[in-house]
Amino acid sequence: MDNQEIRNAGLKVTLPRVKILELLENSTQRHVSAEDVYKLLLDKGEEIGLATVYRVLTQFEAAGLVARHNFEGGHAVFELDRGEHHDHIVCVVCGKVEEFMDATIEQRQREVAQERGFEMADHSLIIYGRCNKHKEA
Amino acid sequence: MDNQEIRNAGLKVTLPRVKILELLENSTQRHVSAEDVYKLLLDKGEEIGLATVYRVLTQFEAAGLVARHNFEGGHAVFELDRGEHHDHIVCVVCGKVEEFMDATIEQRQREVAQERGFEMADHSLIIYGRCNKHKEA
DNA sequence: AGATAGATGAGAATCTTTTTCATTACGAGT
DNA sequence: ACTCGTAATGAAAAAGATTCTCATCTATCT
Repeated sequence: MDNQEIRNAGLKVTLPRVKILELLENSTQRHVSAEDVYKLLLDKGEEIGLATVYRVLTQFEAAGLVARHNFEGGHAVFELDRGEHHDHIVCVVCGKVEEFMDATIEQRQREVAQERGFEMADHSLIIYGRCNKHKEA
Repeated sequence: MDNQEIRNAGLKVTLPRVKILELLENSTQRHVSAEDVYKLLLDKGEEIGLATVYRVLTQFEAAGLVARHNFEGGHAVFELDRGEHHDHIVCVVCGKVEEFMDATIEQRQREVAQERGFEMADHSLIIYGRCNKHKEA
């Protein structure tokens, strides 16, 4: 359960941490900003300081529990890391985000890194486009 | 020449714009933040306000003269768009940035977007890793 | 239960970027 | 080249996101 995941991360099992993790697991939105988390918790009657939300999300990221993404727009969004790696495709009109995984791309990335003497640690791929509802005529 | 590029963007040819474009063309660093541009200009004795730097870079981006990247770390970096599209590979230890272009990846991205009903407009791919000088034993 | 190291909350501080507004400069037309 | 209207600039304030400070509180270990 959650508590164990927090403990495994070397963190004390505190109410803010449990609530934030729960929220990430149950939220309908996969990608939430720190501000989102803060407000969603407020809506549920949980008074957790914004500074704590930032701290906890950063700790969860360090522990590999959540991933932080720098989409366009200046602020970071977080999502629960459910083990399955994936990339994102974002509609530039409505902001809808879909996830995908493509083995060919994954493989080529590894090769490209190697060809340049790099040892790949991670990557970030975001495709921007217009979704079926917002394609141009 | 530069002036024509600025004019083509529908912008007046002003001293700040010319100086910023020149700097982007001649800088040894390919990826510079707005703050970098501001300071580099100061070093050259050009007193151009930071607000103007932001405004001009945003205008250049809209005109397709420069590309804006959201690497990790909260602030955006800009680079002159020389027509040739490319992606980036960044060393997580020293911050070194190399550019690359891989036709296979480009092609697959287009296909992935299509398979999901998207019309690809742009994309951002950043590989993070350790360069040859910082690989683990 | 008590001690202690770690966690929290509130607000201040910091950093990046945008906005406001008064002043200045480009460039079209003469 | 000169004038004028519009767009551009600079400085400072504002806004937005994130981090830090520090006094207080609380898991966890004994």
